[in-house]
Amino acid sequence: MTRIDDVARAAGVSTATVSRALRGLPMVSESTRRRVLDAATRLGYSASPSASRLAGGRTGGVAVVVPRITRWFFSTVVEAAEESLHEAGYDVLLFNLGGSEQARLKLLHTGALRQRADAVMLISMPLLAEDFAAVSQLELPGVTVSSGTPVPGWPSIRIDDVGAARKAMDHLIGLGHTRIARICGESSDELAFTTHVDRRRGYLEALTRAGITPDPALEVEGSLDLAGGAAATEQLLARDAGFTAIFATCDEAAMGALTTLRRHGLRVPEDVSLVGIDDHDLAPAIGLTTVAQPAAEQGRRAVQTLLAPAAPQRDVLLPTHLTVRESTAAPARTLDG
Amino acid sequence: MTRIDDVARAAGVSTATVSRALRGLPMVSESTRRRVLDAATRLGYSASPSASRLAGGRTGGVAVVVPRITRWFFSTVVEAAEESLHEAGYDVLLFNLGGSEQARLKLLHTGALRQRADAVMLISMPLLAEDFAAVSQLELPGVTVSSGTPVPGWPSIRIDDVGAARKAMDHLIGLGHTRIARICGESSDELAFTTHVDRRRGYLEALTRAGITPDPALEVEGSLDLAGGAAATEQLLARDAGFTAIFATCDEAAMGALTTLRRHGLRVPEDVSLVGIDDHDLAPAIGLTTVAQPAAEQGRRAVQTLLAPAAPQRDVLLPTHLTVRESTAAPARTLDG
DNA sequence: CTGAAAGCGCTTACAG
DNA sequence: CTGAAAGCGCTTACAG
Repeated sequence: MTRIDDVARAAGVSTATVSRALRGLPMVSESTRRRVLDAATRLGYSASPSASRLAGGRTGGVAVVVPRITRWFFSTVVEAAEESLHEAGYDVLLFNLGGSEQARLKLLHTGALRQRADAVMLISMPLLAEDFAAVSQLELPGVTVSSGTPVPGWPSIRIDDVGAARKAMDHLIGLGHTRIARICGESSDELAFTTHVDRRRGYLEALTRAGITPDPALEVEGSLDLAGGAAATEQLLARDAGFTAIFATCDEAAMGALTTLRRHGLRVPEDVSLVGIDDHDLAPAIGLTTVAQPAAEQGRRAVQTLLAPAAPQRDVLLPTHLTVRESTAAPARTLDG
Repeated sequence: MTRIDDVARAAGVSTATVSRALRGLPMVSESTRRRVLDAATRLGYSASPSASRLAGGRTGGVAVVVPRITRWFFSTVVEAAEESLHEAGYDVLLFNLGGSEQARLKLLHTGALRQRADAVMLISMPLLAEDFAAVSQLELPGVTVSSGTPVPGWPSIRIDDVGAARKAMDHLIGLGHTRIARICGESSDELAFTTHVDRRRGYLEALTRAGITPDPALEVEGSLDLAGGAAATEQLLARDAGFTAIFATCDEAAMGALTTLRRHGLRVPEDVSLVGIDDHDLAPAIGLTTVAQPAAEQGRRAVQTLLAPAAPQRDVLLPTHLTVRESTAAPARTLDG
């Protein structure tokens, strides 16, 4: 390992000057800087992160926290954020909570994070009342993505969830559907994760505006993934409430619904229309109509906001748009359960 | 921030003893250890990673390198590896190469990695001849997952790709297919990434064993993802070579094929049978027949092997199995192009 | 614009 | 089993 002293000696300057020159600080003459850069390159020098961190107080890392990296939205946000962060010279520390309450507590309620990251990016993290205190004690800059419970003082990047849900619903209503089920999203959850609450609100608002009375029998809660969508649809069918369309809170839930419908011999869209939110990579493969949200863009904007020197925009809402494919059609016959 | 001195003072011992006690080293009496632990807990102390790293020489991090975190296999491996690594007390440094040659070079051919990680996990990383030298100069322990080009001295975790491809093919052949196309996998690639080469070999072997002469017109190269599968299938149809089944090198390519087939009004399996390799989360949603591989298990085993104190098994082959769903059936009519 | 020196907060021989 | 002291490799005031 070549150290800073080696470079200093080779360039004929002090270590302080090497440090300044390499980090591009002002107060170094161009000729000196060039000599230092040359020596560093020649010796293949790169500063020890541990030493820099200890001496400088910065860790050079950003913690990226997701519920489940295996889900489309999260992996897409992380991929975009990772690229931006590495470009800016940061290490990316990945934390995949995986639904483990223990992992969540350890991360949030421990000094661990503050000592390993310069900033935090919380993606779709529901926070409890006591978490807010812990998060501010981190004394770290942060940003939330797609989080309905923004942290005071942190900017947030997200979409208008009420509006996105309304777009999906208006499409179904426009096709003539009146018995529209809603699956997934734990809106009764004490975490009050507004993504779920907002999408449900959009669902209810669209119905009401169209003069359709919401029917609680058409709503089934469940987790926002394949299994959740499959199970919710199973329940829905068991209720025999009569529906011609399903509004799934996200595309993966819609795909889960598809699995269950397929198992019951129901065709989409002939028997049931199906719409989601996301525009998952695989949505085209299954012809899923959905409301597209810019996931990668949210990751990039989050990093940008985090690293912005000036006062960043505090609450960024990115646009969504309806993408019609083959999973929706006019109802063939209305099953009034 | 409470530091080690604070704990030492509170416990009435030296910092050396605090250090030993907290890290569970021997040579500390039980009573002393207890006192130190108490003090540390009371003060909410946790050691500064930067300082530990600088003094101890360990970084406490493991670099996890993937081509694209948005693809099923990679996110699934990473999720499992992340859990195991955090359990073992390591930080997870994520590197998503995203096909950027620049990112790849920077990572492999720079001292950067050695100074930030104690070990490296390379997932499906094709390596060039010059990369091997760079990787060994890292002087870091490592492991490869699903990599056909194992690094000398590093253990590798993977599946038998030849065998997996044969299982898929034998299923199609057993159904009566003789005109079976193969899509995706750049086997001519100079990287000689054996995953592709091996799966192709399985394809050819299965044909030959069944007495079917391979037809080059039925093979289309392409990237192992949705877009690649869609484009390859488009090409395949344009060739008009006559086929009744498609063997896709991975499930995402199969899903891409599905998109194209759908666009051309072809039904699966009535017009074309389709089989992949992976058992992607969404395979059930689209009824895809596939050869399942244990992705999460590969992530866990990789970490286990990396952290194993004793001599680890050098080359671990995990089992695969055919999972029949609705995308395959006997050919209705053979289109002999 | 540049350098000498202290200090960041730990761990690790070395003694005892 | 425990402690005093050096050292890990940088960065940062402080001087000049």
